[in-house]
Amino acid sequence: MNKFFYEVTSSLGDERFARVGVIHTPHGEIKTPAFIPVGTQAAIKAVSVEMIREAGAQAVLANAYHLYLRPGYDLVNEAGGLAKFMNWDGPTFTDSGGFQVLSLGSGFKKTISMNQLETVNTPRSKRYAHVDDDGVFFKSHLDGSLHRFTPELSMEIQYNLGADICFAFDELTSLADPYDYQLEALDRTHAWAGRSLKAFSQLRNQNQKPYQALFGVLQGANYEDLRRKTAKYLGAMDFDGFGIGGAIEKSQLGEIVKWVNEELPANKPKHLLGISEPDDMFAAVEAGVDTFDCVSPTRVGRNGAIYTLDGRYSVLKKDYERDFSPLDPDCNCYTCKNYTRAYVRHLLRAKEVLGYTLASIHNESFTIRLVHDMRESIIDGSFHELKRDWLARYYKNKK
RNA sequence: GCCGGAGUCGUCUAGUGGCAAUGACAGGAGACUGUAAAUCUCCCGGCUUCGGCCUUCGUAGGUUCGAGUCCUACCUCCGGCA
Repeated sequence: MNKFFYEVTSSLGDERFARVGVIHTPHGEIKTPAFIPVGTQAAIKAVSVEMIREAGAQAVLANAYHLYLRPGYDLVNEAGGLAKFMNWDGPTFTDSGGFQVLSLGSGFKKTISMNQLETVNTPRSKRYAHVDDDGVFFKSHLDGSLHRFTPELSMEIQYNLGADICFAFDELTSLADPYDYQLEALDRTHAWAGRSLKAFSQLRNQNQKPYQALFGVLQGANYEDLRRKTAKYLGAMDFDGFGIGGAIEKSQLGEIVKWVNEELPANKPKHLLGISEPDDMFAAVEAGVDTFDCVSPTRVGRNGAIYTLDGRYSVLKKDYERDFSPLDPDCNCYTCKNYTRAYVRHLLRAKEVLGYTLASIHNESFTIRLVHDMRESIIDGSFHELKRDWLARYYKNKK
């Protein structure tokens, strides 16, 4: 089976929402809903592919922007593609670089909540990225060199990286951008979606490689009209699936996902870009999201934050100095089976790389398992109970 | 014993007579959602009604309006000579 396809196998009733399915790719299938760990530079930071596989990962996601700058997409292609290059035996995703070009190369930070107003409000004119209708000029975060991305180049990069699922080149906006700009950017993202699809189709036709899927990316910030508009517009195009991205206020996440999933074709997979907090994922799965990716499990893990069923805590706190129990008593991941809080705390404080590895393994396992449990609960009809009970316990000591 | 050098917040360290006194590390608290992130922010002598107040730079005196900074003695440490 070389062709990409998705099938819904179970749902709570309406197949657009709270559903279970399978994404079939040339390199294997992904049982959804599923969490996809991020390995930006063709590596899950501090975690080997064996470890991330054991943590339950079905696929991994890398980034076109980073791999374009280093080591170069021609090199990855020569190595046999992203999966072979990084020794990952399974499906892979690549993000288009649109997000990075505007949020990283530009020195402008993305946000999904208003907690980071300071960075959100960085004036557009001060960013190291310039958007025009044809593409984006940006400076490399590595050496400051000037580069230009267009939808066509992003497609060429991603096609050569060889991921099973690629994303159209889109323009990320910020919650701080006014409505007029959101609209202007959305129209540009639509034009770029068309160019991405055309360029990617040509690449597929010109080559004999296994089928690579292309997902359209939805922007529109928190505006219902823009979100529905982009869902209708992109939904009518020949994309294999959709990525829901852009600036989203946390409190509106579920609502926004529901809007777009009411408009998008039900028989195609929906990926929510960059989200992994448990409450967000519950809201998103309920609203019909099939896959997630996020850097949070590894990033916060490296900084000592550990997810458990009773909430997230910092293992760096003195309370855990002599705590010889596992990071999470309810977990059976490699870390929790073999190591203690006192040990991981010691490693992280001593900046031993193994500490980053062990914390990341646990957080990835936790996140993957949570979404997997949501999947099971949809199958047996207990999703709403799981959501209620799980969140009640998780936030019992907080908020 | 003589000569020279040095003693500053847990540690190392900055400090022209005029700010509780620099920086780093350690320590404490917080942040982190398509990874410029093994990062970033804040606190780090005591008290505080947050305007300040008090106690501090080996010890004890002295000079001075004012001393971590100058002088004297002592203590300790490090060099060198005996």
